[in-house]
Amino acid sequence: MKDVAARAGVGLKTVSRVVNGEPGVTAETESRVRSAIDALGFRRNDSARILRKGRTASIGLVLEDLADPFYSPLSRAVEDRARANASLLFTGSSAEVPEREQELVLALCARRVDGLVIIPAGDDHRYLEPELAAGVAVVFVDRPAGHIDADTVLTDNAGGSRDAVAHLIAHGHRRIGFIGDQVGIHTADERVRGYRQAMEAAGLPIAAGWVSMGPTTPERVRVEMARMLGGSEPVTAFFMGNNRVTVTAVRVLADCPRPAALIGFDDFELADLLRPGVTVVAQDPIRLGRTAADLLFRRLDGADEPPRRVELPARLITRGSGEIAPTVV
Amino acid sequence: MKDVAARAGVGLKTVSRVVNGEPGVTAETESRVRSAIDALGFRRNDSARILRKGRTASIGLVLEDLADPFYSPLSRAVEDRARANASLLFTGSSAEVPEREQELVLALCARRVDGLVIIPAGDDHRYLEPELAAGVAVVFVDRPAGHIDADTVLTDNAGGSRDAVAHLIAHGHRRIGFIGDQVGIHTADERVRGYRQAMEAAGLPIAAGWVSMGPTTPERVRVEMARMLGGSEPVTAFFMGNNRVTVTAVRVLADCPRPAALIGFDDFELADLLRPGVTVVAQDPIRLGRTAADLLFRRLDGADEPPRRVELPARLITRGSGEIAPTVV
DNA sequence: CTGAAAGCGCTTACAG
DNA sequence: CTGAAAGCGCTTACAG
Repeated sequence: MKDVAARAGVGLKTVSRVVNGEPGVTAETESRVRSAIDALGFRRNDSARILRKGRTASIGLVLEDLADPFYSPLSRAVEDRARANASLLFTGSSAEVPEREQELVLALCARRVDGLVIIPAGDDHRYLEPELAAGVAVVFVDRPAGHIDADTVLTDNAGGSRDAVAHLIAHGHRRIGFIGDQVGIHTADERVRGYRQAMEAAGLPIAAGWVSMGPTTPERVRVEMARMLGGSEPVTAFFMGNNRVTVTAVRVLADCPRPAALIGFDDFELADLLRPGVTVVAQDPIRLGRTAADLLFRRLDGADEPPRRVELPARLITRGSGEIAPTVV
Repeated sequence: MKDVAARAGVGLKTVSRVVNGEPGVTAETESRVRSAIDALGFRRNDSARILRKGRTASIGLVLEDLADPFYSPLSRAVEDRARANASLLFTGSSAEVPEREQELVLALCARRVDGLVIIPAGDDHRYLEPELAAGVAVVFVDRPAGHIDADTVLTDNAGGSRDAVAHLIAHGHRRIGFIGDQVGIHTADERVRGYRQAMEAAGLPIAAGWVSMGPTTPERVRVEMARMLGGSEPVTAFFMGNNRVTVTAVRVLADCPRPAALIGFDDFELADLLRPGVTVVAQDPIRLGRTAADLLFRRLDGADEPPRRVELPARLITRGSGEIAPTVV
């Protein structure tokens, strides 16, 4: 910039004015500056600009896994909102490791992102207190923050699960198995809670072996399904706690001689093309992302209101697998 | 930092040393600085740091659509490599609009990212010349750059397509339809080229109506498939130019009285669970992303070699739909 | 309409 | 072991 000013024979401020399209420069001066810019291949350094101005016009998105089909539309929605607000987007995956989440979040704060959308891996976010105090806007999505008060956007996981299990019960099922993610993950806990509520509301007992929480690996899901389908009181229906588990369940049931009903939490592509089509409780990841980003930019626009907690509904989509009647054993 | 120095009664440089873990500070001084840091809630501003140092320790990834299941594993691979190289990652979607690609790329350059991984939407990248001259490292993935010499990582689209079509021919098909993406998109052009090569190699003519290029909307694909399946010389097999088209094709064929063989370019989740399983030519998006990022960081580590063009193989995965014999009409 | 000075928050190069 | 000065590339607040 100094070089440009020297070459054009003007002051630094005049170059700045031209580069930023500010008024108060004669056409003649401007063209002289422009040719100097071209001749020198000058490109404004936005980092320096940012250092002087308050905002960095960038936000960060920290999620569990960028490649997860549930999170990628959410990311895209956040990105679209960032773009609409003239912000650039940093993204990073925590891989469900709390330390990694924290490391990423703090690295982004050190870059002075204006705000953060976080899908938390950890359950203690007190490490964010100094950042919040310093004015960084933060919105949590999909799961709530731990020990800190911040905007949060969630799906009604328990409600969606209740609907799913009530649907199975309405179709005649009495012995329903649930296989979910690890205890401690908020969504996993909420979904098993909804399952229990629906069973209780229908006056149905839950046998000891019908609930299984743990890693969503195909191996574990296969073992647990085989166990629940065997024995003297086999389940006649499954409610699956997330899309990874559901996909494995579809594979298992495809090879299973006795049909069992199946409802999965989270929709997935081609669920309607399988035979039978897979009935699911669908979240709306795009709306989750959009809502979170909107909340964030409201804060950045100066909204001074207490943290909000938004809960979006989940929707039952019937496609066949959840409407299979119980097999009489 | 100034405040911290004042409070601890030391010089600026000493604070800097403590914050960066540099040697040459007594334990006693260090602890005084640390308590000042805690008391004041000091957080280092990496933007200022970056302004002084050369590198920003950030790279940018510009792709077509963050939510596309083909690109999300690629993104994740780039992200993993960025992390391994202590870099943060900016992501942005061009939505296949060249102007948007350019806008994003230049915004990232203005932030002085160290390098860029680009899945190009446009076919003229001369706008990058000043950036390259200024030392920004750039790697193109999935599609080549236009009018500029840079590292490029591609899949052997024509080769994969030849294999697919040869496979259909080996299974007895003579009339094979191809539905692909818009003419001008490099991958689309290469795939149709492979199709033509395979037909020619087998001495088979290609009727006028057997090749259709255009938007990958379900509506268009349905219309074109119906057209190719009708008439006096209906096709007995389809080769589909990308995953979007393939998915629609599966839907159409599910309702089709006369079975037709199908091979799709690009793998997709659950392809094996459909009946019949969908035979595909699979790219390796993770390897594409990883290779591109590795090339980028080689440059950033100072590798001074002419631009490379890496071509990764595509792999035929047979699952049933591509092994259906032609129906005798 | 135009520009010189001070400063954003750090680091580099140097001197004590 | 420690610190004062200069500077990274820009903008803000002011004066001409």
